[in-house]
Amino acid sequence: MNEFGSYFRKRREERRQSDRRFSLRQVATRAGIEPSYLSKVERGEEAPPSERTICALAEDLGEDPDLLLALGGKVSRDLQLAILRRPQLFAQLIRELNDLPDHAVLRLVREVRDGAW
Amino acid sequence: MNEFGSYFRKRREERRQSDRRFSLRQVATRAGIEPSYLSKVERGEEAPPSERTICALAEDLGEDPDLLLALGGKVSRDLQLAILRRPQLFAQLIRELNDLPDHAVLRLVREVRDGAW
DNA sequence: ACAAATGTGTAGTGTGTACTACACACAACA
DNA sequence: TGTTGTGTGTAGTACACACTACACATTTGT
Repeated sequence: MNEFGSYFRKRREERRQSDRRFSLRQVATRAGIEPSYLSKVERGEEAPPSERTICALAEDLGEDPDLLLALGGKVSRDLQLAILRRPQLFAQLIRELNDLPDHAVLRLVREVRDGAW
Repeated sequence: MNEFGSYFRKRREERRQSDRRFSLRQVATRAGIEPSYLSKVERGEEAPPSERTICALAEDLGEDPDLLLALGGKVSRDLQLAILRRPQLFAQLIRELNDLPDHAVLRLVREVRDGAW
């Protein structure tokens, strides 16, 4: 039920194939946490870390923070702040997009990005 | 710096003009919290309550939960879950919409609602 | 063979969140 | 005038979050 740990471990060990610096201990140290803690997190014995720590881990591994945060069940604070600025507007939009299939949302994202607005 | 309390108090006292049942005590009791706690929340001496309690208060007062949650600095869990299902897509969309003015976002919301997708 | 590095087990900690319980003084109301 | 209701002050609590500290056995590198 906690995908964060297993996903992160898998990714870390992949990178480790080609670079010894991606041992659990070294990654933990660079991210500023205790190795024993990361060990428990990777095995799902502990819940996913804080946003701050997840981002540090993501950067070290070269992973997408948004994806890793999502696996940890968290929405990054900056996205939350964007929503909080216009709560009703975003609430309505997100709830409606939730019923649409991926390709529709993707198309929408592209159109917004391409400045059709 | 905490708008939740003052806004809620204002709203509650407005409703109280025409209905004595909207005293602090009665609202608190119906929402399932202690009056002294609501008193502190309204005066900003305590941080805004949990999502659960905010929603109970919103329903009692007939306020929009999303707005009240936003004033409390929170994004409702169901919105978060919608985002977590497609984290990268939503992250990109929200960040881009954040730079656009209200009317542009509003227009987008309307088009999605009207099923142009 | 020996030192260095690795992953993990146990135990404990500080901080924040979200409240409760109870007492008090004051006001309205009947 | 007494009871009922009102807002507020003080004190305290249960629980979860996000870790740390350190020891240990095992594995790896030279």
